[in-house]
Amino acid sequence: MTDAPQVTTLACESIDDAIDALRVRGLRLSSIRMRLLEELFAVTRPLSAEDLAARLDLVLTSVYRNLETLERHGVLRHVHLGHGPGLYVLLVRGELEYIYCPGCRTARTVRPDLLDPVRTHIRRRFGYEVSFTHFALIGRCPSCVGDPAAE
Amino acid sequence: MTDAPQVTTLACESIDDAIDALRVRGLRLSSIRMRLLEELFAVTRPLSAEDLAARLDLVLTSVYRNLETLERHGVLRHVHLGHGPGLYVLLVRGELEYIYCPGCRTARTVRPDLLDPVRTHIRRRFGYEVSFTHFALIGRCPSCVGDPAAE
DNA sequence: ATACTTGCAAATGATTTGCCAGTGT
DNA sequence: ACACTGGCAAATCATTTGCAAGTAT
Repeated sequence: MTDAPQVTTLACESIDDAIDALRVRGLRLSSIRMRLLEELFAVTRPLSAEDLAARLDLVLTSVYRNLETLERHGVLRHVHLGHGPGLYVLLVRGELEYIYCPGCRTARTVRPDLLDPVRTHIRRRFGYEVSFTHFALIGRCPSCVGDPAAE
Repeated sequence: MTDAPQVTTLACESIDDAIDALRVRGLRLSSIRMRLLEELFAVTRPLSAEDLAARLDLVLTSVYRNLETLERHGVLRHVHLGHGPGLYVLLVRGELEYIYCPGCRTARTVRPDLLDPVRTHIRRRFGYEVSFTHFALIGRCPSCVGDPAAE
């Protein structure tokens, strides 16, 4: 595990892109790695390490280690929606941002450009460059607004 | 521990308000409870359960249990700034929202009204009523924008 | 007295680490 | 061969829970 500098996004469009990316960086194409990538390309929603371990019948430790490697090498990233484990997504679909409703405990994705006005406002006002890719926006969804249950 | 309905904010302005609030709800004014309140009123920034246990030389379990009780009864709440433990704040100063910079790992507070335009935009666009009181806004602060270190 | 509280140990959930055996290149 | 990987046990961090003993009212 060379402490390689974390380079810019790979934005692999397909498994093959991802595989190439790994090869180029001298990472091995182990079977676990491949299966994780296949699963992540097959399933469009973010999955926890535990989800992945269960679906693929893998040892949790190895899943974490591989996810960490893939993340460090810019193939994927993880998001936090409220409490609970981190959820992993391929970077190729990763520019999406999330809004999570603690009422019904579900998240929806948002095209980043739709949040640009928000980002601009906050940048102008506070100088911060915010994003909702790592931590979701948190708020009650239309059908949960006005009910007393809380996160 | 009666499973009392969680009532609206108590917005206690002082320790005495908080104590009254507890008394009214039939909660005991145990010494741990008092000391936690004193500390939280004395320190203006959010503290973790561990911080509080260390500062007051209390058993961590009891701190958690009391914080949970006080939270359930609307005296305080907790915030999450990035990874790491939850941080507890009195509700009286709690309407503040937070922006956390993963670069320098520090947070700043924001008066909620300054974020109203953001909330309005998101409500209009997506129908969600968001807030940054439970999960902070995450973004690079002015001095960390454009450096490669990440969360 | 009685019910709420505490302390202590132990459990949980999420994730990481050490270490040695195994495997991709 | 050699370095990167995998499995397994154990550690870590944040938080919760069970239970018997202690205390506020």
